[in-house]
Amino acid sequence: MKYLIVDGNSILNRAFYGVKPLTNHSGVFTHAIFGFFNILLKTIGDSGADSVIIAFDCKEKTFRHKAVDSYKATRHGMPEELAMQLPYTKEILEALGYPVVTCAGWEADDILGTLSAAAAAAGDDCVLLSGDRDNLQLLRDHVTVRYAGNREQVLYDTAKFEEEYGFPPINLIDLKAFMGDSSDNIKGVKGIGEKTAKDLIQKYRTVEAVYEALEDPSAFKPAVRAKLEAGREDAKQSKWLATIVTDAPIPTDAASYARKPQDAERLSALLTELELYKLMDRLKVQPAAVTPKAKAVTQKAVPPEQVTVTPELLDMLCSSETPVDFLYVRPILYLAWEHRAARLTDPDAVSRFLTSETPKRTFDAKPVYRMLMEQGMTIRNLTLDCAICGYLLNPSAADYLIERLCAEGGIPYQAELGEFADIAAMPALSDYLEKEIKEQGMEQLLREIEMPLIEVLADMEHTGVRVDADGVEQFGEKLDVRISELEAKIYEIAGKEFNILSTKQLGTILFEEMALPAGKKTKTGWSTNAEVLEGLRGQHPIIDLILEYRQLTKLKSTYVVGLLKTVAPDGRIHTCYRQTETRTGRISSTEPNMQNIPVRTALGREMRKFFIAAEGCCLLDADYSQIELRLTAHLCGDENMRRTFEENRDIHLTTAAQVFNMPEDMVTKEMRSAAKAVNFGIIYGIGAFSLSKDIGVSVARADRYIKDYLHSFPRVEQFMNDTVARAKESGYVTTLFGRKRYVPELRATNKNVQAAGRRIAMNTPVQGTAADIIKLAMVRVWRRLRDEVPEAKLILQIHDELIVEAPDAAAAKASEILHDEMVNACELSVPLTAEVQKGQSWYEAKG
DNA sequence: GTTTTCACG
DNA sequence: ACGTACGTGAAAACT
Repeated sequence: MKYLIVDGNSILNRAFYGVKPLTNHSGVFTHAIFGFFNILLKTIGDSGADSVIIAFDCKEKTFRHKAVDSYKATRHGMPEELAMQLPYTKEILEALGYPVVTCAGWEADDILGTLSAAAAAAGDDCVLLSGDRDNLQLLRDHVTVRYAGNREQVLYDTAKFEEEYGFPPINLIDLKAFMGDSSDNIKGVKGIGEKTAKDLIQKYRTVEAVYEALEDPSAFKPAVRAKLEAGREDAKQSKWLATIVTDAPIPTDAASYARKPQDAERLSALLTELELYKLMDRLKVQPAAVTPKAKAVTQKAVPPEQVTVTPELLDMLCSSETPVDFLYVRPILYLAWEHRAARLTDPDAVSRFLTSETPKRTFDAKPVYRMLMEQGMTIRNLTLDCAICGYLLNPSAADYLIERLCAEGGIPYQAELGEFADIAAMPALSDYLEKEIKEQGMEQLLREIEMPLIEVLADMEHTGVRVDADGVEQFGEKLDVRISELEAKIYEIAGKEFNILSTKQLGTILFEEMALPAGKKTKTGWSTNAEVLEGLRGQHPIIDLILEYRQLTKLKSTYVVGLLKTVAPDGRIHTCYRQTETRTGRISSTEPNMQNIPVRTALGREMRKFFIAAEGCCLLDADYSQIELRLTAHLCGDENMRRTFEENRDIHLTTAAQVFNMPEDMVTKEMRSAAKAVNFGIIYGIGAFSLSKDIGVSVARADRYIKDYLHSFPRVEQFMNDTVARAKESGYVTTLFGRKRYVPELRATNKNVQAAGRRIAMNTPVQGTAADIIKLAMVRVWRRLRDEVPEAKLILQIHDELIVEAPDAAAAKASEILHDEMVNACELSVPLTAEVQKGQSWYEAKG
């Protein structure tokens, strides 16, 4: 028999502080539960235990609280956010069938002590899982401890413990008797800290032995002797408090802890309520069909009638005035209407339906647009995309699956319908999401921006961008030559060959063998990132070589090799734009990411010479100038800022003049660039530390800059404060167009997490509104090009930049459309400006 | 699968 | 005492 006995409270506690805060829709925090079960399930797998027992503290005070009235008096109760997760955790454990053990008057520790002692006595192996080092005192033959640290578990047996501490596990209580433990309110002996206490225990082992030795007048230094004498009673009492009991009044026979059968229904209901879908996956549990809190009128789970599509029925479906829901799972089209469902496989019937005037609703329309575009067609009258709705309702969700959206909306999802399960759920889901979007004031955002954008993105992906693959290839060969040179030089200096890209190996070479001053550390070792290496520049010639090596290998692997892999047979790259990915409303780009093509260094920028226009065409590149700062000015209503933009002056220069309180012609380059960094900081939710790092001044100095800035632009500060206050109150922030983002971080107890929440709250309205505006501009540009210059195509978006490929003859017209639609996308108190440039390549067009 | 690094706005 | 700016995606190393 092998037991795994878990200290439930300490593991839940670890999970609470170790996992990012997360709540379900009704505000119940769930991250500790999630983390708890991740740790538990992993450990069950790793440990190979055949019996699992989870112990928890009992709510009532322990006997020992009463015995010593100051005991744990200073330990503040657990935060509400954690406390609310405890009953759920126990309930899920019970539904899983695991024995949950509590004992009135005793703590989880004591249960671990009692059960492990009993198991060891019976010759059974026992693994204790805890996030509290106190339990290490329980180590003995047959008993091991998995100590759950912040990142990973450390396995202890008696040998490992003795190696680390220099004395046997049981004497841990003597150590604590002297040094105390503030988290447990064990006071220990005043004046004796970790070091002295360790020395004492390594030499004498026990409290009793130390006091016996005190009889010998020459045994201790006078200072230590005095402290020991004064603390005699404290030491005894502390030892008693630190001792985990091994005879708590609980059963110790195996039969009492047999696992019960799993209660699948209860488990499903609990996890659905908590919206812990990943955990459901891991436990292979189906989401419950109806959530108890669903406010939508719960519809009966009547499976739709599955019908065959006759020619007459197809005519009806193609001329319906009420919406028809569809899902396209290549090559099958599933349809649902009026409690009926059907499938279509004939390609002509499929395209006839999709191009008909019938109002249509679907889930993830972009691939359907792509499919139709290949045949020169498009979807007509698409009124709703459920994936987009789910995203607008909560852009922070991990995914948008029909099944999960149903669970959230109280829509019955009948997995037993097999391939028809999704389509059967669609009509109710579409109704629900449409209603929810209206209630949350996001209908315009959906109708005028996100829905039309789907087709725009599909078209951009479909068109793609032309790549000079031979050019990229040759560029790669040039890089290789230099990479080999660098490699040889680095090996020579280091005196051996190693993997330069391995941070671990590089760290050993630099900081151990070459004894360079190690800067920051990461969780796993020394940091060797560019910032650290920059700081080491000049200390050793190898540093420059490594930095160049890093830059070149990055270019080669990500941008040469990576990019070439994605060039389609038509010689173009068709990136995938993701519309439900970012929490701020931006779109992202993958396979390849076209939004991070190098530009900041001269060598990297060379890459852009290989993104070229088709024969007889040119590229038009338009980017918004300082859109985020302009929006900050608009959103906060600061008159100084507004006027700067109105007069189209240099914002960084005027900011510098304001902050440094001097005329603009006395502002130096350094001052302007400091002001620029402050401006960025304002957008991101500023911190003095990061600003100081960014511009290389002291933290105090950076702090001064920020204060001066906020003093010069009081409306900015007020806007930021108001935004955070409102976010705290309502739980979310919004953009100018009503896009929402929940900020649960603001309700966290952890200070750092809360600070991050404030920055998110400050940044999202700005970044998100910029995203709204460029999306709107894209829709407007795309429509006008389609209608007026159809040979010109929108092909790329890089957050504040749009690229059009146009025939030379149409360049002027396309350029004008691009510019005008971007600038006039919306009316603000500050003007929007955009610069359009033309070139044969992206490099030229962004010169 | 996670961590580190680094490319972009 | 700790960690330290917002938002992304990809590659390589490591576990």
